[in-house]
Amino acid sequence: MTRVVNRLPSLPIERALKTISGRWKAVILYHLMDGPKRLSALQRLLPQISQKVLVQQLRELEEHRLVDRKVFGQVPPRVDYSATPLGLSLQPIMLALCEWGTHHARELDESR
Amino acid sequence: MTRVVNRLPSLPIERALKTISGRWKAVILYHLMDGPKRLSALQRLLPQISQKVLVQQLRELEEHRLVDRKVFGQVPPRVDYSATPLGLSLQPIMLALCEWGTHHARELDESR
DNA sequence: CTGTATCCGTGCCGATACTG
DNA sequence: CAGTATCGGCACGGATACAG
Repeated sequence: MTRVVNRLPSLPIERALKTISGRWKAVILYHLMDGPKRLSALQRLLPQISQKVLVQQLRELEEHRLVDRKVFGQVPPRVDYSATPLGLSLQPIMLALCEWGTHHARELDESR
Repeated sequence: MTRVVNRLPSLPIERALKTISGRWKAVILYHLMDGPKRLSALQRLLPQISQKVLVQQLRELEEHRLVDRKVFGQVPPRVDYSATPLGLSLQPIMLALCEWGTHHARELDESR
């Protein structure tokens, strides 16, 4: 496994968009907004994602400091994922995006 | 050339993100925010994009009603691209994203 | 000037199987 | 329970050439 730096764009808006676009990132973040969750919990909340992809998206979110990963040294293993302050700071934006999304859907339906 | 419906996700936030994420869409929209532009003008503003991709991104923006395409029946041809009301309604969100992007960059740099 | 057509690399998922 | 390994499809973006 090779470590890749995966540098984000320098243009602010591109940077912002790149950090939160990813097939499941928004939804994952949404679920982490109301408290830490274990991997298994996220799997139950998002049955459509394969485990590999879920972990993958979490890793990227972690790399960009939107999500924190806390490992408890136990057997059986336990790992908690939670939104960082930086991740939480996205809440208003995500809300706005959500509203705009519904607005957009309504507008498009009207023109048919 | 086959017509593809390219249906957007139904979950509002995914829909919103999908409509505006695309390698150059945000920047293109940004430039169209302050008035209509011809294709050649956009090419000058965005020298990094190949013409094919530029047109491609514009077509998708048009399909999603963020951009309007106005053809003047002339020789030589003239086409103006402009932001629709729906496109303009993204302005506050794009601004927020932009601010968040800079904020994010600062935060990451601090932890080094 | 405003586009298509073609060809192609690579990155993002996704399914499935296996592991500590 | 919380992961990795492997393989593969396919959409996305990019370079380049051609066309009305």
